[in-house]
Amino acid sequence: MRWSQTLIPTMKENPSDAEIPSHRLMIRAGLIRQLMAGAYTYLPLGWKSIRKAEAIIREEMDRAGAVELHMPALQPIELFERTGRREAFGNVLINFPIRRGNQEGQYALGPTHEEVITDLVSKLVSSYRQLPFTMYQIQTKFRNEERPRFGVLRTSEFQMKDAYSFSATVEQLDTAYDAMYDAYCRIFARCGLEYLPVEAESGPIGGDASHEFMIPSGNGEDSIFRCPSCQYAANMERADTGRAANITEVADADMQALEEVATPKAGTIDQVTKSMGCDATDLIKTLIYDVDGETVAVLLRGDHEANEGKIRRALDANSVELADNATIEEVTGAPVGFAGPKGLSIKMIADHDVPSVNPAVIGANKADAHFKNVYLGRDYELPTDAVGKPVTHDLRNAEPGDGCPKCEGTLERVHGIEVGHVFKLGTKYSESLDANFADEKEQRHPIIMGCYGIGVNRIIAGIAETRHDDNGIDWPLSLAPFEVDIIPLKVDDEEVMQAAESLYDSLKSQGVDVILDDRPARPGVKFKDSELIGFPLRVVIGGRGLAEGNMEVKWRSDEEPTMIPVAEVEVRVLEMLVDKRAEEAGQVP
RNA sequence: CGGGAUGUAGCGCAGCUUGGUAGCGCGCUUCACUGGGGGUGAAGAGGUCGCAGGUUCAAAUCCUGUCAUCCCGACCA
Repeated sequence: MRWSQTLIPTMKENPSDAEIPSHRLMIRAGLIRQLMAGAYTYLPLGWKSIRKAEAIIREEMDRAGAVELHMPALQPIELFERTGRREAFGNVLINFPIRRGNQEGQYALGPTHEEVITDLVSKLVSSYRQLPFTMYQIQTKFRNEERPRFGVLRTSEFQMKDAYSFSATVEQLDTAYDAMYDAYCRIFARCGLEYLPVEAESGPIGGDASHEFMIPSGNGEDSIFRCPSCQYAANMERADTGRAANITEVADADMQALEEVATPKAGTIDQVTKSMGCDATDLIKTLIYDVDGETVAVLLRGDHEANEGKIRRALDANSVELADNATIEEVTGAPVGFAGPKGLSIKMIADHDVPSVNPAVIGANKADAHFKNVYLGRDYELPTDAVGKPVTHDLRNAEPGDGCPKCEGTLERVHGIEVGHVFKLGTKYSESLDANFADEKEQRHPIIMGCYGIGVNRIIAGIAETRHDDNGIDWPLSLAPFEVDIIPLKVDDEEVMQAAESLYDSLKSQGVDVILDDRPARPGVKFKDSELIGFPLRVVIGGRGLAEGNMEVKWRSDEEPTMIPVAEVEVRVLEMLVDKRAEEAGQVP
């Protein structure tokens, strides 16, 4: 490509709306432009990189045995009603009526394609002999994000590779899952990303059923907990905090008298600690939940955050949500904010750390009052096991400093950008959409599914976010919009231009992805743009070099260029690219 | 949806407090010089100051409403 024939609107200054590096750099390098909140045009350079990422994804999907298909983005709303996801997605699902003749139907733009593909498979598969298989597609997905942000990291329209596996047995599912997991590792490695597979919410299958692929980055939206001493890494919803009750024993003789303290209008942890001059860690907070219709009190240390997924698992429940105010007032006899375990008659479960708050400050189940010097056993009870120890659960979000569940280490928190997710779905969709198969005994079963997604745009944004310096983006060769940037320093110098054209033609004919900066601009402008966009290999051709019979070749990461005799440049560039590709391939597991 | 901020030329910004001919830098056009790290000089083009209403002789500036974008939070199958 000749620079003069494409559109590369680079910018010297930072756009005022862009804050994080990936957003700033992608705009400044002329990769993207914004249309509106959460919607970006990919300009020629940005789209080239997207296409390169897609090509890598396709190669690895094919290699892992998945087959590509293409489904409509426009989908009948009825499918989402059958799986219950019209309600689950809520406002995120973009849907609208369309009139055709005198018929009006409601349609959705696919936020993902479980419904469509399961419906398809339900019509085409009837026997275990047709299973297993995995299919994938790459297409635009639509989600009405309540708050698009971080430039291209969170948009309402994005390229997604979504794959779905269909199996007759759990073993087949495990095989498909492992194949996708391995493919993802290869994909992200080939894309030059530092990635971290983390355990994620496991859903109905349980166990090791879901992993998110994260790019560790300070600007990532997700919190990841990982252990520096072992391989354990999990997202915040999933990370285990401990396995046993943490009990502070207090002898009866040392217990201080229970005391009721007036705490007017102090209904939050913050207000109570201020009002009573204590720490959040001295409090036990009592959250009233509606769990499958039953009202349950959940006890946590004051500074901890409830994790509804863990509560759901601990109680083996389907739905967990905070009770409404009326229920709370009825159960506790006090307005919201003054609940406490003393004298509470509903079912109670406590986090592992609750018995360590001894004595504790708790709500008095009475407006504007709390108790202090509250002791487990004396003032309130928890369920106990056979030997009388309190039974507690892991009910809260992990925090930095929590013990690693796998070893003796301590968890640390890092932020990450989620670029991929692999998930053992089980039979949720096959059951609701009647995708069944007959086994060898003519027994009908729902097909066991897995789903596997990659956010293609996030791969590109992840590169810009994590691989850049003061001058611009540092692309891996595999994704760079062009591999080689040829810079003739003076385009009206015939000798220079002829040498540049000749090298350009021969590299192009050898399959090198090369751009010729044929703009009549000053050298400084071309150098700056080259580094801002981040072309990996740069060849500079100037009168001075040519007079000595040389061209100058430099990797973006090199400090100094290498002078290479004109006659050898083509061969050397080809060699350098081969070596670099091999080097990058060496990172792939 | 709650909180905060910003809308003036393609981009970055000043002007607004105290109403009175719309400005600066970059970029763009033409010419000359220059020619290895975002050049110099000269001459130009380009803006109904987000939009609507109001106050006023007069509004970028004051008032009301509205829209858009960004940030924090809530939400995120």
